[in-house]
Amino acid sequence: MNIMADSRNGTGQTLSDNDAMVFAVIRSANGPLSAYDILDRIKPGRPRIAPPTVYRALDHLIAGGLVRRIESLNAYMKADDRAPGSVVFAICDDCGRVQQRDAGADVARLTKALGRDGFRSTHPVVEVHGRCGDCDAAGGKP
Amino acid sequence: MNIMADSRNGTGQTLSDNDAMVFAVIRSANGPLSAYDILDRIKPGRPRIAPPTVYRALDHLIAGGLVRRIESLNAYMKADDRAPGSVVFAICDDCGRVQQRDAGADVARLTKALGRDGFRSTHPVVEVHGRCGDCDAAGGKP
DNA sequence: GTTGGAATGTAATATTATAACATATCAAAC
DNA sequence: GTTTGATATGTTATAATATTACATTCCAAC
Repeated sequence: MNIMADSRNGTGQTLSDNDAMVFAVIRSANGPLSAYDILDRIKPGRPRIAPPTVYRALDHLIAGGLVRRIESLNAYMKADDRAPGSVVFAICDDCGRVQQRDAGADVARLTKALGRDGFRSTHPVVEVHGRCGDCDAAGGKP
Repeated sequence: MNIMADSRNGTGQTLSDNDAMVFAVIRSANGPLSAYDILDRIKPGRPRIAPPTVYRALDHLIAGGLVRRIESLNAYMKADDRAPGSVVFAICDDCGRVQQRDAGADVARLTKALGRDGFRSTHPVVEVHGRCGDCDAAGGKP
């Protein structure tokens, strides 16, 4: 990792060139992006970039808590600072918008219940599909 | 759909040949299967079967409530009769075993909270990764 | 028996993700 | 300052998952 390549991002972490580049793309998006969406947005300035570079950066960013993966969309988005722990994604299947909400209390209940069966939870996935208020009011794709 | 091809499955539903075949494979498995796992198990007796056939059958079976998709595994398993509504999957990342538990109360809380933001929930995805009691006791892959 | 709609067959391709191995970079030990 | 070892990155190829598009078949309704 080149010293000159390191980049501050405002979260107290230092990122490599690649990681910072992927994070910049995700941060500037207004919704979830697939790994190949990210790839396509980087390619103009860096035509030889390949999938493993993006996936490695995503791994780093997810491990660092800057980015979250949405399993049911195979997509990635910036972690919402207001939901630093367990999160629930509210996914609008009409417009594609995704909101993040803290799910700490609900997840705690779930993991506690599973713990009674001897199950040790490590990573909860809570994603709710539906229709956001705006789309519901507009009645698009009814 | 050939009348002779219809098949009872004990759930009060009538399935086409294809759907029954896919369901039989899933029912006889002791864990989640990918669509291509299913394909591979059907192929010996039906070498020309292709992915769309399996995916169509999965769509039907999921719509009928007989099978569930596990988003974070890209895999499918028989719906547990004891969790007919909203379900939480407890996924052991060591041994791959998946258990289903009713998540009705927790999901109700979630959707109610999201509803206060105007979001109308249609399909909740609740999947918890971790380590099952057996693996935890055995300490494999610690 | 004709017609119209749903299901299925089939080939091709799109999308998402990883394997495998080479190369580069840098810090720490010597 | 060079060796070493660990981490990161580059590169090619391929694996794994899923869908599109269109042809064909099948059956029910008329």
